[in-house]
Amino acid sequence: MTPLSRAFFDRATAAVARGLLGQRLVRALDGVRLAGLICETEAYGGSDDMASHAFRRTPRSAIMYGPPGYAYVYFIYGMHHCLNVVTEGDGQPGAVLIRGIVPEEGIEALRIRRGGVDDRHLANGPGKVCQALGITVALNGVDLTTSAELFIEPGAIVPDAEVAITPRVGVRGNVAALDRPWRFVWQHPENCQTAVKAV
DNA sequence: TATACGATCACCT
DNA sequence: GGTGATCGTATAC
Repeated sequence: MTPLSRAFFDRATAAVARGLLGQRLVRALDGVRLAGLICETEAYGGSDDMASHAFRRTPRSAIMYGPPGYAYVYFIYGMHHCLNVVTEGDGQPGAVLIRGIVPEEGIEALRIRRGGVDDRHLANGPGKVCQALGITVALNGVDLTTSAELFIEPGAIVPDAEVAITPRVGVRGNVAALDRPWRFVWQHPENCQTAVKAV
């Protein structure tokens, strides 16, 4: 199936984060197709968003200032990778963190890569998604609209009634600007996220 | 050059 | 529900 176009990502970051719910994240690894429906995302902005890596422009966050549709992969806590998708036009920083997927294809491979954990925990966290799909900083900067290794296909249509919107995870402090409701969770029956706090 | 800490996870109780 | 693992990056000196 044709991957999502660059125009899909060339929109307000929060709109892209909402729109990514239900889309299919595909990873071709060692000739095997690994895929799942995106069920949790978070939007990150630019200089007005203290929680974002792009709050200040640095060599690492420079990619968030570039054109949309590219992968931004970073390493954190000394042991985890996180996958982001760059949004908004060139010069306008923004990215969406992929926090969870519902496995669809290549589940056997996912189980092996995840070390035999319970299926509920295959990819229900940003670090787990990357481990399950074999995503590392080697994929940083990949063009998701043209790559054969990592891309996003049209998936399910997710109605608003099935979407929970909450403040973002892992953001410290009580600054009002950080409480923006930029976390989107698909309340899918097979979405094994930890309990979602009431909006 | 040094140091503090983070968009996390797994395991222990 | 609490806490240790573990290192790249940013920021200060």
